[in-house]
This record gives sequence, C-alpha cells and structure tokens, in this order.
Amino acid sequence: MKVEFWLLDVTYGVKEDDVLLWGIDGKGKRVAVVDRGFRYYFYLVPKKDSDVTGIIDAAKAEAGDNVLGFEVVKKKLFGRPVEAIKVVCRNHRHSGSVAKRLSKIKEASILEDDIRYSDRYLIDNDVVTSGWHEVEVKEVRNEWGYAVDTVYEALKPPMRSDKIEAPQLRTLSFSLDYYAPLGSSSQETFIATLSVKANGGEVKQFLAKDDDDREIVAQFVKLIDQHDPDVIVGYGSNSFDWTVLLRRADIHGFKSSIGRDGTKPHTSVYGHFSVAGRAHVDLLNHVERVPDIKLKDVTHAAIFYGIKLAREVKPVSLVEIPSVWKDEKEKLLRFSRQKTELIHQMSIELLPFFIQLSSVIGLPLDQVAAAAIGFRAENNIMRHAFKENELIPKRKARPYFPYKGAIVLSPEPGLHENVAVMDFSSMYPNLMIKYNLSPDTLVPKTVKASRAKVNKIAEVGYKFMKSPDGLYRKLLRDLIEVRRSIRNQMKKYPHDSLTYKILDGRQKAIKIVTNATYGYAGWIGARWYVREVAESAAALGRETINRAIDVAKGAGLNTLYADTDSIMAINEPDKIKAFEKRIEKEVGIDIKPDKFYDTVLFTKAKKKYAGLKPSGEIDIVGFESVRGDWAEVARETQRRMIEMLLKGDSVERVRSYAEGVPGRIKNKEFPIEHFIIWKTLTKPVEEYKARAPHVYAAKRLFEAGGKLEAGDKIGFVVVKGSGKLYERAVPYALAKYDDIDFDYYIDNQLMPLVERCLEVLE
DNA sequence: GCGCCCCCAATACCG
DNA sequence: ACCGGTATTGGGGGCGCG
Repeated sequence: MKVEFWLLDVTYGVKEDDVLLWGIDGKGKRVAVVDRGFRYYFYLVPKKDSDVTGIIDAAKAEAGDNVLGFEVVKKKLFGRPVEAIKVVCRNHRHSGSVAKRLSKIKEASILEDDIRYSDRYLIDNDVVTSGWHEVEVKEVRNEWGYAVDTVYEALKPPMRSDKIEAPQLRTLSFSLDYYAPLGSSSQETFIATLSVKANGGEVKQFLAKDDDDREIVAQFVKLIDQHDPDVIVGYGSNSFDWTVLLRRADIHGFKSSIGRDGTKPHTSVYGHFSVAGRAHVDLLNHVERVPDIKLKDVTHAAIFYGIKLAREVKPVSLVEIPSVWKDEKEKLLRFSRQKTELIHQMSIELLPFFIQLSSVIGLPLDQVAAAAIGFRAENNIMRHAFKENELIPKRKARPYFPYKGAIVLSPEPGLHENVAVMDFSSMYPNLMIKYNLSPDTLVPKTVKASRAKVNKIAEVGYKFMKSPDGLYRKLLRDLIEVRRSIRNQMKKYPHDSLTYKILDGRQKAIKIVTNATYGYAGWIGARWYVREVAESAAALGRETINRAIDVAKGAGLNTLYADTDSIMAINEPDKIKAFEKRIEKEVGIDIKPDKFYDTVLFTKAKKKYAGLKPSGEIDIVGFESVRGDWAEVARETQRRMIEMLLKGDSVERVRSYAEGVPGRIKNKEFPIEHFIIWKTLTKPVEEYKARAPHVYAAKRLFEAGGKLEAGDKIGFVVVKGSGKLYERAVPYALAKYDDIDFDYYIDNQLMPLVERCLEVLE
C-alpha cells in the first residue's frame, strides 16, 4: 500500500540500521515510517598513482566483516574526475570505527565519513524535511510503543510530491522561570513557574510549592504526553529551559521521555535540543540572527513582530526572581503567562517561514532554526553536490587570510534634491553565475589551461573554466529561477491568503540561501572554502560598480554616492532609462532604481546618509541616530536635525535648535534613560584586554549582585568625577540622576554629531 | 607633567 | 561560526618640550 506523509523529523536506530521518518499523513494521523533498506557508506579516494585493488585488499583486511562491500565508482573532487571506492558499512554504528581503521591506509584518503546517517539518507533519497512524500509501505505492529497512530515499514524510499501546504501542526509553547539566587547549578535552585500553551488552548501554569518543583516537572511531562505536540516552541530553550528541566527531572528521578520514541530531549547539532519525532524550535536562535531586533529579550522581539500584548508586559528579570518569588508570586505568574503567550504568537508568525526554509534547504525544522547561515548555505550545497556527483569535502581548521572586498565611494557632502538609488539585483550571485565562479571550476595555479577555455578574473588573476557549468552556477541559477517563478505565482493570490504567505515564506527562504553563497565561499569554516571564489566575486563586483559609475557618467548622470552594488544620482528619468539599458547590454546584470528621495543628506562620512521619500517617510542610514550605542539624547537630537534639514529648514534654524539642547540638558529636561549608553558584552568580562567603559560598568554591576553574560547588553551612564571614563561608567540602575556628567554628554555625545551634520552645509 | 600623534581594541553599522 | 569596508570612541604608549 501507499501512504502520503509530511516529514517532520528524522531519527535513526541507535543499534539497528534503520532510519525513522516521523510525519503526518494526508488524514492528519501521526505516523512513523521505518526504512530498513538503507546502508551507510563513505569513500576511500586513492591518492594519485595508487593502485585501487591494492587499497581494497588492504581495506578488506582492516575492516573485516563490518563492511558489506566495496564498489569502485566514478566521482568528482573539486571538479576533477576521480575513481573512488565506496565502502558500504554493515551497520552505521560501526562506521566510525571502520573509517578510523581504514585511515591507516596511507594510499587513500577518506571522505564523507563525517556525514550523519540520517543526513545521508535524506540526501541520497532526495527526501526533504517539511515536505510531502509518497511511499510504498506495509503496516507493522508498533512493538516499540512509539507515540504515533501508525507505524509503517517502507518497502521503497519515499518519493517527493508537489503538495506545498503543510498539515495542521499541533504546537506547544512553553517557558519557565527559575529561582537561582546563587547561580543555576546551586543546590537551592528550583523551577518557580512553568507556563505552557497548546495551540487552540489556554495557557496552563504551574507553580512550585515552596521550593518543591516536583509537580511542575511531572505535569510538564504529562502535558506533552496528552497534547502530543508536533512542534515545541521555546525562547532561549536551547541554552536554558531544557537544561534546567532535565536536571530537575534527574534530581527527582522522573522520566523525561517525551520523545515520540520514548527518549529524552538530548543535545544535538548546532547546539540545539532535539526531541525525537517532534520539532523543538527555539525562537531566540532566530531572533539572534535578525539584526533589526536590537534587544533580544522576548518582549522586544515580540514588539518587533507587532504583537500588541508585548507592549503591556512588565518583565521580571532573573535577578528579581528571588524577591518577587518571596512577596509577589502573582507578578511572576503574570509574566510567565504573558511570556508564553508571546512565544505562542511569535510562533504563528515565524513557523511558516521556518517550514519553508526547512524544505528549501533540507534541514529538519528543529535544526533549521538553530543552524547559522553558513550551515544553511552548506546544506543546500551538499544536496546539490550529491546530484552533481561531487564528493563532499571535509571541514578542517585553516588559517585566516583576509581579501579585498567591495568599493565604497566618498559621498558628495551636502543636501541633494530628487535623487534615485539604483541597485544591481543579486550582484554577487549573478557574477558567480556569469563567470562560472565555483569550487569545481577553479583552475589550480599549477594547471595550464588554454586562454579560450577559461574566464580569467582581472586584478586577482584567478582562472575558472567556462564549461562545464560549475556547482554554484547550477545551484544559483536554480535558486534564482525558482524564486522568480514563485514571485510570479504570488501575484495570482491575495496578500492575506494562505498560499500567498506560504509562497512568500518560500521566496524569502530562497533569497537567504542565494545571498549567503558568496559569503560562504570565503568562510574558513566552510567545507567548500575556496577563497579564490569569494575574492574573484569581490573583484568582479568592484569592476561592475566602477563600470556602472562610468556608464552613468556617459549617460550624463553624476554619481553622488556608491557602495558595493548601489549608486545614487540625481533622478533624470530619460538618462536613467538610457543608463539601465546600457548596463543591461554591457554588464548583463539588471540595475534598477530601487528608491527615490526628494532630498538626501550626506556628510563627509561613507556609509551614512539620510533621505526623504515622496511619502514623507525618512530613511536614516548609518548615522549615530540609528546606532544603539549612542545616548538617546544625542540620537534624538540628530534625528530631529536631519528631519528639519530634509524638510527644508534653514541651517541657522537647525543650528539654533541643536544649540538649545545643552541648556535643556543642564535644565534636567531629559530623563535618565536618555543618557544611557547601551553596549553588547561580546565576551566574558575577564577576557577584555582594553579598559573599556562598558566593561567596567559591567564589573560594577556584578559587584552589586547583577548578572550578565556574553551577548548581553549593558546599559551605563557617565557620572561626574575626575578619573578616566571607564572609572566613571556606572550601570544606570546604580546611578543617581544628579550624578550624571552632563558636560560629558554635551561635549562627547551631542556636539560632535551636531557639528558633523552642519559643517557640510555652512 | 602635558599636549599631540599614532595605534589598537571595541562596537555597530552598510551592502 | 557567511564576507569585507567603514566611522567612531576611548585607552594607552611614545615623543617633544627647558
């Protein structure tokens, strides 16, 4: 019989050689499909001039009956044809030791032994997570007690199907707060509150009785059992909640076997906790990768996603919990409930996108949210490499060599009217396609190639074969084409329809992977790290933007500013049309006006400008007013000045506004919040070499009993006194308003910004 | 001892 | 744990200077 199912998670037997596909079938039943037919393998690649049969004989002697067989296959390694020996293992759990033994054979190198069994299965069978498949199966008795409606055994590997709409998923959002006055590992620590919300239900809350959290842990396990969620959503749960829950469960001797196969949550790849047969998603992992969300706590993240409730939330910090726990339990309960509600609402917003990302990249839903951009790009490349018969290189430690990047022009300082911003669309991916820049097309320095057959990249001198199509050319073309077609399809649906949202999530997911491929090529952690590819793309990028500036000039357009792949010029429609046409003809990559500004302000600095759009909206780019590490009083003054200048106020008027601010500061017209300078601690305080103000502020906070970790933000104010600045930086919560050194703010925060804006206009 | 110059560490931004 | 380019601040060392 045939069943169709949507793939939620993949696990594999620890002892048996079987792959377990956890999913949901067309009728909404939870299913497990066991595939026993897949054998793990890796490759032995003979070093040059080595004898294949000799290697096989040696390997046979080493591996014994842990190997089912050897097969000589034709593969490619960085585009070069190689004969590889496929070593098929009797059981995946022995593959590690087999590979280790075979590594003694000096005549060959081992490849692809570092691919996980489940990943191998997905790649080789073109099975895609968060996607629909059809599979020939027979139903089997659920002798393992899996928490599913039906268990099947696959008779053949599943086949992808076209259905795009994900099934109705049961989700469960949760959050906990713990009492830990002496740190998380201390004896006194316990879970104070736990809140859980299943989709369609209300928030359920559990509260410790005095310092006894046994009931909380037990209820949580029970709840998961009852609701049987497909997706478990937390916020910070990869670094926090599961560790605490599992520790408490262990201490109480409870079983926390909430996986559908009866196993406990366990740490897995990309630093995430995995729950077998379900997808555990930590939304904080995602929020950390969204640069526009400056404060990464759940409340601010939820505000970013437009969740109304977030504005009413009064957070209780970890430091406050001991005192709140003693006297104001309702406060803690309210916060816990709201937090869980926010997590739930954010998951409604974000899960559809994660699902699309998962199916585009081929990483399971729980991993895709946790994986950094580089790994997302890499997984996509790995899947393509398999299709192209390319061997997957090993990840290895390498030295770091920087290379030259993009061009940034100094702007034409002052105010400009009627400005067009023109961008090359996907410049780096398109250059990589155009010149066939790819790890497998790079011609090694030592190899001679006829001039007609290669693209030689000016300036850097690297050569790439013109044909055949490289791995990156194929993959990027594919991505760009699919995205184009999705964007066309989207036009047929109303913006609030489900299909539109799915398609939109999908095109965004594709964009992320497309744009990451250039950066990936120059990342030393990449399996396919080939600096020449990134370096060539950057060199071609410089050539391209320079050419655009020339062509613009030829068309009578004066470039006011340019950065990487965009240029700004006075908007003269006829000239711009001519410019676009010539670029299309000469460069072959589209350049289009992306935005128009009625007025633009440049100072002397690069990467800073402000523009007034016809709609009245103002874009501020790069200026201190959009940087989180300047005091609000300076940022707001600068923002207001920019607004006045763009809207036509005279320089004198703006100056008189700005010069009025110091008086208002001394007059105490601004609250303390406007003097706080926020900075991120990028590492533990002990590791800093420099005596930086924010580091010393953090140290003071610690002395007062506060707690901050790498990645947290410290907010401090500068107080009066005689010493160095770092001696006068005090956490805002420990500072008194009257101690604030107003002169510092006027001389070092406010006036430099004012001067830099106005000096170019006078 | 002080001002000046330069370099470096640190952060957050732009594309 | 994607890239390089950039602005900016504050710490700190070296230097000249009667």
